[in-house]
Amino acid sequence: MPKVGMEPIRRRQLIQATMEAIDEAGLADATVVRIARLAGVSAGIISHYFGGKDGLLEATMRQILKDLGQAVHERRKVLPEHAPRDHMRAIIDGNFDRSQVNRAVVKTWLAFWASSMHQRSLHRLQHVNDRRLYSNLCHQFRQCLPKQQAREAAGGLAAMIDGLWLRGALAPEGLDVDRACKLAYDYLDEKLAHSAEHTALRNA
Amino acid sequence: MPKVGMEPIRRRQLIQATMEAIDEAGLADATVVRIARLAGVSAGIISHYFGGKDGLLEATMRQILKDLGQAVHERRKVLPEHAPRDHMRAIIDGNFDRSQVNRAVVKTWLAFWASSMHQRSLHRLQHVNDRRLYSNLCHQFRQCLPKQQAREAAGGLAAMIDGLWLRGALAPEGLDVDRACKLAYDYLDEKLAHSAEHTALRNA
DNA sequence: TCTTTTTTATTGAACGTTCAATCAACAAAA
DNA sequence: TTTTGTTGATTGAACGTTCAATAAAAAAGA
Repeated sequence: MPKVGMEPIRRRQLIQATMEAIDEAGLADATVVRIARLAGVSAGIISHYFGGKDGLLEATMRQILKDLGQAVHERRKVLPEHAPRDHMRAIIDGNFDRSQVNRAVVKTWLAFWASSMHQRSLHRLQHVNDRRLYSNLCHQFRQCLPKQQAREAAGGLAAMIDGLWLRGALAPEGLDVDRACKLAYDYLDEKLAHSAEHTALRNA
Repeated sequence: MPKVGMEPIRRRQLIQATMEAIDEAGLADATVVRIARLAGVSAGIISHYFGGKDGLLEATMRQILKDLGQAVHERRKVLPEHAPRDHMRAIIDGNFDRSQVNRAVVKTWLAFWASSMHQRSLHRLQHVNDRRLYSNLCHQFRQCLPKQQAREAAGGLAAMIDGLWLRGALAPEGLDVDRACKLAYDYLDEKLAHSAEHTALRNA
């Protein structure tokens, strides 16, 4: 059924199939044949559209990061500019949306975390994402707390988010999003409670 | 140089070499030849002592878990029985000692986390460890807080510990142990501060 | 409208590489 | 001489990549 304009369709299919394959069998056993079968195409097509398996894996990680960024952005763009608490709650919510907190995405994240330790291209992507989470939080906390305290709070909340997410990924019963959000909100409010003498920008 | 009683020596060498290989090249490229070379022995010896590569990997994870358990135990055994804050600080310290927070151990942990998603034997080991951290924290918080609050606090502190550790593992500059401990201590103290009306067992 | 040609999309068998596991052969110690 | 420990070449399975072959769609020509 060859038609023109298949490239974006195939790319989406293959990226989706990559996550499914990693969910099914893990990154180590996500072979090109397996991924292609899940996408309903031939193995050769992967090299055609992504230049090889590595290209597909990198594109998959990019997609996940893009989805995460969008999930956060969607929630933040409706907020007023000066509302640090709301913005940080939006960041928390966005991280636990993660464009569906489904098993496949969660497992793929974890696999890429491990891989990024030994693949420069993946590490860059992953590091940019880490820094962005921290910087965004830091900037928001900075509106309520002095610099040093803001840095600490941002580091703590970033760790809390990733930790909740990691433990959710590893738990057989999966991630309890409501519980995770609640724990992160609580940490956030604890930190903001100490901003009494600083500025009083907390809303609702 | 064949001598009797080589088994425990070789096992230690090979487990150590496995972590070094994972540090150097990642789990995917930690081949038996590479591991054997690092240990200064032949590849065949792995099957001889561990029944195969999988056996060696499982033994390596067991070793890491054992070291972690010991690091915590060492710090707790000198404490009085009823001192929840001290015990939890000991648990935090133990988790960030992790028998040397060296790069090799950190990378191996992360690799096993990812693998445990698809290998039943590794998942069991990993799950037992996660539950133990949570249960220990829960038991300690229970001495200062009502059941539901204790569960939440334990879940939050466990996530904080793992999150700090994960972000430390991924950061190019490595894990800043003092900073991590401080953030975990702060979280602990925040949670204990709410135990005013409950029991007053906080020490120093 | 009906060919013919060109372009785009795809397949899957073949190839070369890499890996873990095996095992016959060997060496030092008992 | 027997036992224990070790080697490393060999084996077969599995992998990613390549590419000649093919088929459908689009474009060009009649």
